[in-house]
Amino acid sequence: MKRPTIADIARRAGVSKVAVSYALNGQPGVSEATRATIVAIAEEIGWRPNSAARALNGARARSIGLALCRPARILGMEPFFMELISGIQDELSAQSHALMLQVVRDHTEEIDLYRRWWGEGRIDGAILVDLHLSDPRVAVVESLRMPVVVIGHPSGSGPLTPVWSDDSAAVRETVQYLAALGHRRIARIAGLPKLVHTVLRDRAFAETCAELALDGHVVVHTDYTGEQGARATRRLLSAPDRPSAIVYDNDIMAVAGLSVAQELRLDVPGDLSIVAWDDSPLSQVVRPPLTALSRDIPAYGAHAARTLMSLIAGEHVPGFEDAAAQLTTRGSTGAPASSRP
Amino acid sequence: MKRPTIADIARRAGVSKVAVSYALNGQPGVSEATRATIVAIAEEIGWRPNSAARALNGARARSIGLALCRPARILGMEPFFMELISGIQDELSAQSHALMLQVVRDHTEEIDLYRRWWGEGRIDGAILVDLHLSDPRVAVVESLRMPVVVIGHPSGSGPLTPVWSDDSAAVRETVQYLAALGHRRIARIAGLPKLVHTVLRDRAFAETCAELALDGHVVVHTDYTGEQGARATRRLLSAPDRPSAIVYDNDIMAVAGLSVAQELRLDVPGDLSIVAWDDSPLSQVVRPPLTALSRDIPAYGAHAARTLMSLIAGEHVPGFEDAAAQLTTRGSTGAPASSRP
DNA sequence: AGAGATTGCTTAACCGGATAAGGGAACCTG
DNA sequence: CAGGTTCCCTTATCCGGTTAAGCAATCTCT
Repeated sequence: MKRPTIADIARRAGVSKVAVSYALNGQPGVSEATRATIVAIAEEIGWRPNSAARALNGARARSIGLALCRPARILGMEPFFMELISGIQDELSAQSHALMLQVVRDHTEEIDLYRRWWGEGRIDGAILVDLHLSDPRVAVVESLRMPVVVIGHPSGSGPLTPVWSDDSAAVRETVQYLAALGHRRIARIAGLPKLVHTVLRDRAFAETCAELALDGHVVVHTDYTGEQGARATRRLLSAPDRPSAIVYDNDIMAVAGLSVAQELRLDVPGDLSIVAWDDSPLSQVVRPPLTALSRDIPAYGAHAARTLMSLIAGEHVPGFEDAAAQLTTRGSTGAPASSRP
Repeated sequence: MKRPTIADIARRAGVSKVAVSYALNGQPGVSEATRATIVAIAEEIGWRPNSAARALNGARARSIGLALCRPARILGMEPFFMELISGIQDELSAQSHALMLQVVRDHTEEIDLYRRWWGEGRIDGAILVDLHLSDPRVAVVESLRMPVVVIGHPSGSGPLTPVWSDDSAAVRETVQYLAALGHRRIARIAGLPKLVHTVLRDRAFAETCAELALDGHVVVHTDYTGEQGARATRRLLSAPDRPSAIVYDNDIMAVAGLSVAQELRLDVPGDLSIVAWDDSPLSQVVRPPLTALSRDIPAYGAHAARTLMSLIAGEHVPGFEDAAAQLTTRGSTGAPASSRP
């Protein structure tokens, strides 16, 4: 009881394998009558093209690769990745491509993975995330001549095709908004300092604070966990010149920070305003709900996937700039108590 | 500049393709000297076996499938799935298998997907999650004769191999703990009522409440979002005979519930005790930190993957019962104020 | 030393499709 | 009615590996 092949269909239809191949692929070379017979038999016996056999004829693998390089517990807490994956797949499945996903420990392992996947013909291309400064992956995938889309700013993607959103603009908007509310001391609790987008956000933050002549612009780097977010918040709020607003690089740290503030009997937003990066349901269920930088992450993923499909199809694509994150104001931000009448 | 094949190696080594195949697969039939030469050449030119060609010879696809059937926003908020995936992959990559992941809209689409993946020889097996009552997927994958592991209780997995943990025991432990603290009115804010594990938890909840002769055991079903969790909590707490403890089916709803309680100026745990199902960093960053039912979810996934690998290898595996969730008590639970001296 | 076994390689065939080239019959054209 | 097209289907070959079977040369045993 093996799975049926075109040879089985050919036998039953009394024609050659080739006629079947033509018929099932909509190629000319068979009469409509024969084609109908063949298609009917194929459906009846439940034939599916063997993807391996197709791939062997130089066809594409019809799947793309994605490697995630963060520990399980952190990945779990980051709605970003699941939403991104979901968006990628919306686009992929529309073009009946599959996604090969792997969680890796480090870049060495990730690079090995790409070599293997590409070398074995398992994937037609890949999406790179979490770009680092002078990222070793860029040169390697470039040398593999594998179609790749980098989710991240062009400044770090080298010769690879980037899909990005303007984080600097979002940072600027946020700081300007807080300054307009009357905040003079704004801190930023950031993610991993090695990531390109962290650096870009840091820079935009420092620049905007300088432009507006704010009093200080402390930046603390963390690993994105609520724990480190809480610790950093505690330290900032215990200092003599504590900030009146903190911008967090993700929502889990923002929620942790909110808890710390409440623990210290600080009023949010009276004593402390809080802004979260990347809006998620989480931001809305806490009290007060968090002002957040919202993006349509599934759409972001879909754009990356679409760009990759174009690359795979051989088109030349310069890259794609997605919409910048929008500041969604909620209860966690307001004028600082000190500036009130 | 195509990728090198064993024919290229054969040419350079001055032997036949077959000798190369034997040499590279550790098969007998070539001298050690020849083998060394061939291996050296293979490494030099960076040869990788073409997975399609291998698969065509009846070999396995060396990948397994996983379909997730929840909207992007909910998936993103559920640390469960990312941790599960991460655990599955730890086991898979140890056996150099890949994971094909797809987010689907409904069971029909999921079933189509399995037919396609299996029919095309893309996967060697699959892991089924979120089992429903009288789930149509069970019969279909059974008829496909595809190796499948179901993550869920044996009562719903039919003839398929289950990997599960004893949710009933966890519910019982929780209710007994709350009753011991003095709670008489305990409510449960549950997930989707169609899911098998929801039904099992509901039943265990009702039974334990009855055994302990508690006053009421309200159960509200939701879609796992913080929104619905908040709304359900608000309704429960506004009722005349409001519960003194609520057990939530996930942590995002528990956090939402906590916020609602604080909004209503209720003291947690004095006026309301809160228990979350599935511990995540989130439970620990809010104030008070949430008492939660903790499981090692990556390990759960790894067990499922290992069981599936055994099935694929043709072994007969009865199933695997993982450890039940452990109650981790934190600040969100305590004796109800009414029962205090 | 001759029969038999072992070693080390070969050729041939196969997996399930795609594709190039070929060929017979019908049909059209001048 | 020869010659050219078109239609519809065939045979042959290929993709990159695996596997079975064959066959010299060498080794082993009596």
